[in-house]
Amino acid sequence: MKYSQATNYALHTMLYFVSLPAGTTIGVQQLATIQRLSPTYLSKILTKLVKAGLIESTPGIHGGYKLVKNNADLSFLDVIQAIEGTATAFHCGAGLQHDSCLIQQVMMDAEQQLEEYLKARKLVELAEGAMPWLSTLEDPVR
Amino acid sequence: MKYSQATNYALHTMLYFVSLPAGTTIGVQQLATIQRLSPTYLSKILTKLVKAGLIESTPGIHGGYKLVKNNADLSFLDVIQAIEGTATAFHCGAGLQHDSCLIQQVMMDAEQQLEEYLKARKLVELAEGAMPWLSTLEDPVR
DNA sequence: CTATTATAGACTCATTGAGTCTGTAATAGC
DNA sequence: GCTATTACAGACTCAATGAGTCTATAATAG
Repeated sequence: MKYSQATNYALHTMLYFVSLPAGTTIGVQQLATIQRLSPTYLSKILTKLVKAGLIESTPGIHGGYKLVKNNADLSFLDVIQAIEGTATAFHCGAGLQHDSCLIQQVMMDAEQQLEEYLKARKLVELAEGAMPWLSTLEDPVR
Repeated sequence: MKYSQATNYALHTMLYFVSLPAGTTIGVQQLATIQRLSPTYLSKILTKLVKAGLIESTPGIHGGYKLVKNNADLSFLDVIQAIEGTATAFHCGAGLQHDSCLIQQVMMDAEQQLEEYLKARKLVELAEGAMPWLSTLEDPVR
């Protein structure tokens, strides 16, 4: 029962996007050096975020990634589900009945509670606060 | 982000214990045949439940497992944490600071929400309802 | 002493996470 | 149209973990 490391990176990356001036485009190279991980690996994470519709990408010499639009509504759940998927965390599978299992029902209710909380928490809440790990690094915008 | 299969078995087993007459002792052999899985594997799960203090075991010819005492307070969270452990599902680890990460804070809050819900849901709620997969099998109590 | 039960640990196998490497497609500027 | 720069896709490696088996040991009742 653990979140993947990719979710961690995705959240930090998206929080960085939100803290940026609106409409800023930034490449994977800079994002990777900021977070101190390989560009190709971060690229795969960013591609998932693109496919989820959270950011958009443009190739080419002045390309990169930028936030798609609505910073204010961007929730933790959006980012997490973009990486982890939307499958349920618990699957009964005892015998044959996946539907009639009462335990399954409770677990799905619990997961629903969790998702509603994560949907209510927006990234922009933290954007104005602080990104302390940023000040210790070189300026990402050249 | 998935619960282990062992948690599934543990929940079904504990629900079975709760639905039993109070103080009933039952061996791993019968529990295993009911759920159609190997006794040795289920044994490891039961041992975890013992160490968590949810059930108690007595070896010997008339031994087996039985519920420790308080059916009414036995929550989903108790069983889940007995198997999955109590470690947090999200761990920041960006750079060096595990404590000052705002994302980490939110994720821990979310997990807290989930745990409180799972703590409020008791197994006894389902005990009187139905265990439909039981009626399709032979009588577990010989 | 023996049968029955729980417990522990080593072991196998398949899956998944995490990350790298290489190549391909698309875009801007010349 | 050529080139540099970027995103994208897929194959690949490595380690860790889940899932389950097997064997041996300890404890209890008769």
